[in-house]
Amino acid sequence: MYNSQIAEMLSEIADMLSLDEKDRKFEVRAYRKAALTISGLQEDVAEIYKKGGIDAIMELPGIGKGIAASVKEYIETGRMSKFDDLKKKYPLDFKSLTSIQGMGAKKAFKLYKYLKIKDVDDLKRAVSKHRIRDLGGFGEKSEEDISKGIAIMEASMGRMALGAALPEAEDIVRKLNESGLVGRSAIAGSTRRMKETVGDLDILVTSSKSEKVMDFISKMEEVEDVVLSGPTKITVRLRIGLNCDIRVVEQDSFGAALQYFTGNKDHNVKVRQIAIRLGYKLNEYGLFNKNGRNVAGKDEESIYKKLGMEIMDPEMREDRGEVELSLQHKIPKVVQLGDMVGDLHVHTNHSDGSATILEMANAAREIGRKYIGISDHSKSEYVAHGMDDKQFEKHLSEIDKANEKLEGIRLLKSAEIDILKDGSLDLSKKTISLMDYTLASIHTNLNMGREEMTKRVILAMESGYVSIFAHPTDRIINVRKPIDIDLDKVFQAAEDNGVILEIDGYPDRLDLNDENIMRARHYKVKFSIDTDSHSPAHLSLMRYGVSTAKRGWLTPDRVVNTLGVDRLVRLFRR
DNA sequence: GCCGTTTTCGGCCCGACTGTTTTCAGTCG
Repeated sequence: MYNSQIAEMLSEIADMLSLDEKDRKFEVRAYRKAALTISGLQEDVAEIYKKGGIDAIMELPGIGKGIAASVKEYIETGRMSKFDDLKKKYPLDFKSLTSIQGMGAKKAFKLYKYLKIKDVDDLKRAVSKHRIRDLGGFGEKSEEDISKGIAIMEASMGRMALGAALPEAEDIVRKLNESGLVGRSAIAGSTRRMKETVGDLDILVTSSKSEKVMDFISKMEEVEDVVLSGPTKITVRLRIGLNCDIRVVEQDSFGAALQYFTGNKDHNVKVRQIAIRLGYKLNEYGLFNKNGRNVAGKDEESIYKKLGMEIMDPEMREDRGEVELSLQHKIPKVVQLGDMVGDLHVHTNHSDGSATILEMANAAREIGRKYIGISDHSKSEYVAHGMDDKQFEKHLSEIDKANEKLEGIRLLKSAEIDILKDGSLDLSKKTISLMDYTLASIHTNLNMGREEMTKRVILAMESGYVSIFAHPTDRIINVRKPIDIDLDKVFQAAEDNGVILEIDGYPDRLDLNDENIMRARHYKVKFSIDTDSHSPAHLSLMRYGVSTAKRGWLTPDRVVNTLGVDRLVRLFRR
């Protein structure tokens, strides 16, 4: 995979160009945008080049003749002359130096020019010898900030899983609300877009007592340190290892601020360009006409409306074509949490869950589910107390008994069956035929080669005994990489064999993820959004799965567990 | 360097905060 290397080189070129005596800020911006495009690609850029040549590279947004030639050169020769030439003039490690909070290319270069600092190790030495404070433009505080920045960089684990970040953000918002100091409040940023990992938290509030709000925040127990604090904005370092930006805005600007700070950046740039074209100026305070009057700003909807656009859920604001569709009022009506009728992936204490069948059923009914599928593990999952055929028979009859006792919710009989190394299933066909449907998934031999793994899964799908392929890539966010598998072939096999693809909504998994859903959408396949619950509390994690589906633009007609139980069972029989 | 619903030339999103400065450059989102 060339993408990350090439993206890093392009962004270093941008850093180096920004040091030029001549003002080259637009060139710099072009390189940054190109770097972003490449790093965000799903497919290897070398693969794109192999298939479509340099023209295919130039098709990518923000990449034209010049940068495409550099990319081509790197793929073919392993060198990039533009990069090498600049590096001769600026032989320092911009990548690591600029990843220090508050350090950009210009400061890094100044440190190199006067103190010969080339990398983070040099910088550490200079800090400990207090050589930085005497440099023009720097001072004692700058030296301290750099020292702090290095410590934070070394401690930081990068982006945090949404499942850890969102509850923290909600906690902070709740405390702000309870403080009585704020009017409206909202989470913004990538957390609001429900991106699977977030780099920091963004929170917006309205208040007439902004100073008191800042004071309140700086004293919260979640806060480790105040990074910066002004009249309308405070950035704090949270104990959980994330930065959190909190902004105080006027009532009349709340919607504009929410739109602005929800992003993503590319989405915003496009929306603002539309505003300009229509003679407006859009910023975080409102939508302003030629006379400087704020014509929309109280809520997001009025801003999009004034721009002739249809509003879309925050999850869709990633500049993946939604801006263009929005102008045509053709935003797909994506699935909502309220559409979800049942949950088809639920464990009990018959394998590795913590609660009984009845406890899970009652908890599910309480949050409005009309049915859940009990899907405990098969025998190969020793550690998860998986059951063999005989144990399953007994287990299934207990589900029947539970059904008789229950009102207002129906239990479906299922299992999460291991797909074994050779593609066979971990339960007999006889046992499987006693169930309403099955989930099949991979839990062992994760390091198989791509071809073998693809074959393994397709073989299972072709058995005719798999209803749902569960957590298809088996990745765990920030812990385990996805298995190496040809998803296009798998999606095709799912279409051919009527296998449903799962969107496992458990926040550590989110699998399929948004991008893979986007890809799978183009096949004639259905999806199931599940929680993979192992305790009653997990049942409410459905929102993570639904938001992931929204990010993949999925409409409810593609999601089987938006159906009522009778129609669903009929679908499984087919 | 990229790009095209006024443009193949002339634009390119916009504002907050900080430290080190005497009015602003650098960084960030």
